[in-house]
Amino acid sequence: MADDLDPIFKALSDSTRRQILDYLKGHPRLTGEIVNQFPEMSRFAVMKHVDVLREVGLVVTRTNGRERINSLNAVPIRLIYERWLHPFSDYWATALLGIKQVSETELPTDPTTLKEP
Amino acid sequence: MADDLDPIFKALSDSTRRQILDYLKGHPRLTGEIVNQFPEMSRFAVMKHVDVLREVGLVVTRTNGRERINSLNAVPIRLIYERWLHPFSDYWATALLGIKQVSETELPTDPTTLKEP
DNA sequence: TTTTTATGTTACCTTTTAGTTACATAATAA
DNA sequence: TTATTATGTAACTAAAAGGTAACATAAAAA
Repeated sequence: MADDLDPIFKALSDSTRRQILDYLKGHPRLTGEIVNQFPEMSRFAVMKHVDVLREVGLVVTRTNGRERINSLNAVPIRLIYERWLHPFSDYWATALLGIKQVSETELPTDPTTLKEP
Repeated sequence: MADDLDPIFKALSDSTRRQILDYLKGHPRLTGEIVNQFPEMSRFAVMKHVDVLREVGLVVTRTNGRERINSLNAVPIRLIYERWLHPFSDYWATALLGIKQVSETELPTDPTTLKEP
C-alpha cells in the first residue's frame, strides 16, 4: 500500500535525521563530524540515522582511507515536493482566502511569493 | 529536541494519512466516507488516522447533527514547504548540474519552474 | 611495531505506532 | 417508539523505531 515516496517521508519524519541533512548543506562531512554534532546521543544511534538517510539516497557516502565522507543528495526531497507537496499549494492558497473549493482552471501558486503573508 | 515542524512531519510519514489528505482535496467528506475508502482496514484504524491529522491541524472537522464533516487544511503542508523543504531547492539544483557547492549569493530556485525538468 | 583513531557490528531494551475486536451513544428514519 | 446508522471509546496486541553498552577492525600516526 505504501507508495515509493513512503521511505523518503519515513526518513524525513525524524528530527535528528532532518538536522543531519541541514548540517550537510554547504559541504560534505565525515561520519565522526556528524556524530559530534549530537553529543547527547550515542555514536551508534547517530550512525544508524545516517544509515537510514543513505538507504533512501538522501546521503551519499564515499570512502577515503578509513574516512567516510557523507554528502547531501537533495533530489529525493525534490521528488517529495514535486510529486506530493506541490499539488497542495492550490489548497493552501484557498485556505488563506476563505474559499472552500478550487477552480480547476486556477494556476498553481508560486510558493516564492508566499514567504511572508 | 523535536522542533515544531516535527508533529506535521510525523503525521505525513504515514501512507494512509497522506491518502486521506489526497482524498480530501476538492471537497470535504464525512468520516464514514473516508472510512469506506479503506475497506481493507478497520473503521477504528482509519478514524485514528483522521484523529492524528486533526491534532496537527491538517484536517478540520465540523459537526452537523450526527455527521462529522472533515475538510483539508493545507496550511501546515505549506509550513513544511517554506520552513524546511524549500531551502533545499538550492541543493537539488546543484546536484543536477554536478556542482558540489552552492554560491552564497545564488537566488533560491523558483520551484514552479522545475515541474518538468 | 605499537598506539591511536575513525568507523563498523552484535545484542539488547523501551517506547511508539499501527493495527485489532468489542462495546457505547446519539441522531435520524421507519 | 423502535430500528438503523454515523460516530465515538476501551482495552489490548504486534511490530517497528529509536535508543544504549560493549566489542571488533583497520588505517594512520608515533
